[in-house]
Amino acid sequence: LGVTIKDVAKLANVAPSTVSRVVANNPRISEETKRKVREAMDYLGYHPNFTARSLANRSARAIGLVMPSSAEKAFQNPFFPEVLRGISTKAHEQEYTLLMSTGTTEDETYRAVVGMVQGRRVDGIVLLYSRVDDRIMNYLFEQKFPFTVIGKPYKHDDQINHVDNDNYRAAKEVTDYHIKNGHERIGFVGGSLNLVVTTDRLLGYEKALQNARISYKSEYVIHADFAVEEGRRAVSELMTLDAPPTALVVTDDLMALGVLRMLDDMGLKVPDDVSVSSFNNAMIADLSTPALTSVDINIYELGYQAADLLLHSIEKPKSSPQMLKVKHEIIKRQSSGTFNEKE
Amino acid sequence: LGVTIKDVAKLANVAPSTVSRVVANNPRISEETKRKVREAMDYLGYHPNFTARSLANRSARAIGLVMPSSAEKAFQNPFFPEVLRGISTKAHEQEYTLLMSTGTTEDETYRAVVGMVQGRRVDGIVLLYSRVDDRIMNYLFEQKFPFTVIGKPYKHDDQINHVDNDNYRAAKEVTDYHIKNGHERIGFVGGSLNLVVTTDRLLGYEKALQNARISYKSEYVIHADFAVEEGRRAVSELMTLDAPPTALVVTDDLMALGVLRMLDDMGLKVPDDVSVSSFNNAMIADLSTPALTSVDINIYELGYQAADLLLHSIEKPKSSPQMLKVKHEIIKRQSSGTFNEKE
DNA sequence: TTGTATGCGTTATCAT
DNA sequence: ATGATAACGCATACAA
Repeated sequence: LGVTIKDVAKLANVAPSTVSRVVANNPRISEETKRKVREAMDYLGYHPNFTARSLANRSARAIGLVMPSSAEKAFQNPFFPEVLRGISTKAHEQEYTLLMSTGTTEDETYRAVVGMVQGRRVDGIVLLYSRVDDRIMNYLFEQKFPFTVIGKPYKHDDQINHVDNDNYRAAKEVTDYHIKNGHERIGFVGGSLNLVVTTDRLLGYEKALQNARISYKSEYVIHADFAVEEGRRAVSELMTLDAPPTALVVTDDLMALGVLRMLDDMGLKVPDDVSVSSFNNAMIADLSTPALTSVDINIYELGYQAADLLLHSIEKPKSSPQMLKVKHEIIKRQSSGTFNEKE
Repeated sequence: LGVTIKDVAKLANVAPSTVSRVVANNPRISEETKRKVREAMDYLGYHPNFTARSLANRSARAIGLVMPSSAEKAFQNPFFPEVLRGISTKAHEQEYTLLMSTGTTEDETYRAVVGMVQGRRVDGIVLLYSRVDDRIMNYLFEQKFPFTVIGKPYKHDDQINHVDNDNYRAAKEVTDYHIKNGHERIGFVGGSLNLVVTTDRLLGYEKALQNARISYKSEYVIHADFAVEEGRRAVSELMTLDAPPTALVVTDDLMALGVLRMLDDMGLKVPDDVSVSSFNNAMIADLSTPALTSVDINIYELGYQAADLLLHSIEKPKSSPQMLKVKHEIIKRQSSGTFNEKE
């Protein structure tokens, strides 16, 4: 414990720099001395001090994770574990570790990020969300610090690394699907309008209606947080309208579960009275009763690719920004009525 | 970017050490110079380099998280996000960040931990599980490195910081509950026997049977992983016995969901044909159909307290090891038949 | 192929 | 109350 490169050097009768080179497996060191030095290392139980190395190196081999400020809630949503799994896998492949910023308010999170960046605790950052006019994103952009966004940046999206789904198309497709199933009164239960993903999906929803010459009704559109309770609330609003929707496009599984629950409480049958579709296709979508039709957005892949992009731009900082679209797929289950498409 | 303490010193006409003191808000610096220095800091946009500080300080203000080697699977289970939420909250309160070790095999994880520890990347570690004869735990113990275990250490449990539930009692209580409901053929579907939590719960289960003079049958006890598929498998084994159980003590919500699914596939009604209880009381327990009776083990609290214990032993290394029991509660729902206890 | 010297950005120990 | 200087442990340009 506390054995340094110097101790090893002394024991092996070489200079500290030589030991350093052996650790780095520098080819210009003779096999002979490598052996000797490694022996000494083993004997003393030497392990390089990562902090010192980072300082000399100016690299931390760590990437920072920024969750929405309401991380409290975020952790409840299966999206995050899954995206983390993807990021973690890629990071592991390249021997990077993950540093999670903690912060409850937006301001705290912002300062935590500034601390990470200026303090050189991380070599790059993955933003796990994309908000309209996000302070943290603006900061990273101005600093030209390596980062990737999961989702589509609100602006400068051609200059910022990001990986996203084609949310416009996905929402359009799932709305089309309801229309094909004969629905004309279709509701939309989306996340906060501050999230870019919400506006993208809303546009897709609108486009599908427009194509089918169904007029858009603002009272059919609800914005809420990604949580079970919020899904309930949305339903209680929608279903007390004069002409309540017969199908619902919900943009999150957790919300959708709340939707199902509330519909059940109100005595409405899914899919007979109301068809429901959702996004994310988390495990719970398959396990719920009735099973949820949900758009699989390949969350793991989003995370994995985001990390990949980031690591690229860390290793060669001059490379131009990359964008990636991850594919989606509607997984049809009971909640939307038909398993096979009608013509 | 890249502005150091020296730049600030120069601009403010003081020595670097003075700037350092101002940053630390050392009381023996005059308010006058503090003001002057802070002005310079603001003007230059100075932020302390965390790595350099760590090196000089010999403290990283980070705590390492060690997941089971199969982190891949672990992330699927709601247990981890929730325990992480607890840890994260406490860490945040004390301005520590979280470093996640990545590693797919046991050996990789071990080396990742050694790297964290010897490399002084973290000041302490939270072990998110407790296995029989765990190599990592042994290592940390021998190194006398600050760490906390969530769960009960296999040995030296009086010398190791840990926070745990009274799993023996919890399992006994939930088994008693089934017995009170009139069941005599009670199955046990637990996790791997390598996990201490499994043996604790198994003992509680056995004790309850013994008290009720019900003989223990080894064919009623199944060990599986914490996953939906494994729950299915367990049921298919148990329900093909000559005298299949009429009640099941399952030790994980995810497994329990698999159990429900398989029972349904086999045409068995819950709770009419089979009563099911579970552990963890994750959100899915409440949302499943039928809703799962589940032992709430206060996962968030486990995480929060584990971090608290750890931070204590980091700040004063000489303090004696602490143990903490977090309380549990059986949340009765439909899957176990009766909402109110019989007498 | 290996050693020497210096820097990485702070903090801490002396002085003054 | 402040300054000079030496750690902290490693990497690297330059020498040899």
